[in-house]
Amino acid sequence: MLSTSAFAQTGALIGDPARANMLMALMDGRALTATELARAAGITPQTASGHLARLTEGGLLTVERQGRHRYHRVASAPVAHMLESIMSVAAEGEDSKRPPLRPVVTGPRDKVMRRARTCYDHLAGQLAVRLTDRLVARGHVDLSSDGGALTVEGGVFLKALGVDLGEESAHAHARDSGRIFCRPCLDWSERRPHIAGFVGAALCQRCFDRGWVRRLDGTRAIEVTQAGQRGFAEAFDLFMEE
Amino acid sequence: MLSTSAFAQTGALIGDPARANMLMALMDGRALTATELARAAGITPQTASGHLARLTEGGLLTVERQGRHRYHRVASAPVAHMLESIMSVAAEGEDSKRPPLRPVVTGPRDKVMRRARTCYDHLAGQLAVRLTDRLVARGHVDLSSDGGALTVEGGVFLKALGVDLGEESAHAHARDSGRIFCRPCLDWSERRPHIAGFVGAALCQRCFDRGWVRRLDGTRAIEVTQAGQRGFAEAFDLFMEE
DNA sequence: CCGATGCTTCGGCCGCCGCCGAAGCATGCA
DNA sequence: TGCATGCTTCGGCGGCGGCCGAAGCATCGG
Repeated sequence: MLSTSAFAQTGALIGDPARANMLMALMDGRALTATELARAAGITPQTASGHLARLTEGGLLTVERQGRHRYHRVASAPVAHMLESIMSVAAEGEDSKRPPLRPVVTGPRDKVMRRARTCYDHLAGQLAVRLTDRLVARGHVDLSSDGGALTVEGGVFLKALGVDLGEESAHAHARDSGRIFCRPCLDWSERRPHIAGFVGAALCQRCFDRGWVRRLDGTRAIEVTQAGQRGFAEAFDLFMEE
Repeated sequence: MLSTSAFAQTGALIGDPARANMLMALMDGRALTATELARAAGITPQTASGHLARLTEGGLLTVERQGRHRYHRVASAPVAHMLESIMSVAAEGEDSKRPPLRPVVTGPRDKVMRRARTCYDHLAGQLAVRLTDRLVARGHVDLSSDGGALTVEGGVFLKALGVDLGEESAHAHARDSGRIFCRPCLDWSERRPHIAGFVGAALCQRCFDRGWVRRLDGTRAIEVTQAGQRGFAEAFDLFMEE
């Protein structure tokens, strides 16, 4: 049975600013070293080390040794899902407060993130939201606040794009009924749902494979390539103006 | 855009033991007074007052004045969803630790909770998990880790039971395709998914309406009535032995 | 109008926890 | 083998925040 203390402890792990920064940095699913995470959080490596130990102990992260580096990543999809849901709620509450006297400086970095980024294993940002809108408008995907599904036509469409939906094997998602589930995920910069879950991950993977998007330096942000401009226009009738 | 500080603040709100206890007590969707919540958390009313103000400020709770009482409740479905997901993760991490030297005393109260309770707006516990198993086995519901859907036959079945699925109006869930979405929610005592979301809430409501279940005193726990024993047996071939 | 009840604000105490500097282990490369 | 790098552990400092007692507002009942 769940003790309330375990519940509170998990919350406390997330509640510290330094740890929160690390978790945010890891939300794109990559594995980072302790030193990288220390820099992301603005603390010294030894302090970061302590935090990482606690996050791992708490089941939020896993570690992987490789040579003299230790790579940390988000432990599991449920954990990523939890972090996403906290972000939605946090974003919701944030703009209910009056804007700060001196408005937060949102550099060009933020603008890029807002435009397109990854969220654990799927696309997020303006790109993802507009992509999702297209899929919904064409009847390829049904979404609601409680879940979603890929329609039969949607399956055909994505398969034509080369998206790997696991066929009849591997994943149990393609069930007897032929339905494939997908999950809406509230985008915290756009405040509208984008496509996540199994379908979202497969679609994202395909975009990277085709070279439509590329990860920027070492961040969560991604950019749409030239090929992507054409690809999204052709396949989705979607234009990401400069 | 979401600042990491808002993210961390939300986590910190949940991270305090006293606040965590209050949130857990509110997870069944009821509205409680500050004094009741103070008792639940084992603190004095003035301390609770401060906590409740912060939880409300943070967007996790809403207050409703009624006479000289102030009723607090979970602010929204997304917040409840967030709390659920934290509970799953917390429960997951908890039993990876070795059992404590002196095992936690789980009173009869816990046994009742484990058996059947409400989780915000839907059923949870052994009852809910077994109910969900039945629905899945009969092909009334498809579930996956990323979402779920009520099948056509499932819709017919539930409608026959008198479950209000909103017809074609009110909720946009019953879309053109006739699909109704529902969400799986990981049960933290059973560690298996039970049915949540719109369908879960409607089903739960119907069980209360028909007098199949009844809320115990002032807790989240519920009990299956005599009528419920018969009802669940007839409708779901489900027997909750003593 | 006055007391009782529910809740809040204020002030001061105390403990926990995050922080870093310094030092101690591992791994890898010359 | 020896030095550099990445990471960890240890110890002590400092501040944030939770806790309660006391007192101050609201609302309801008589």
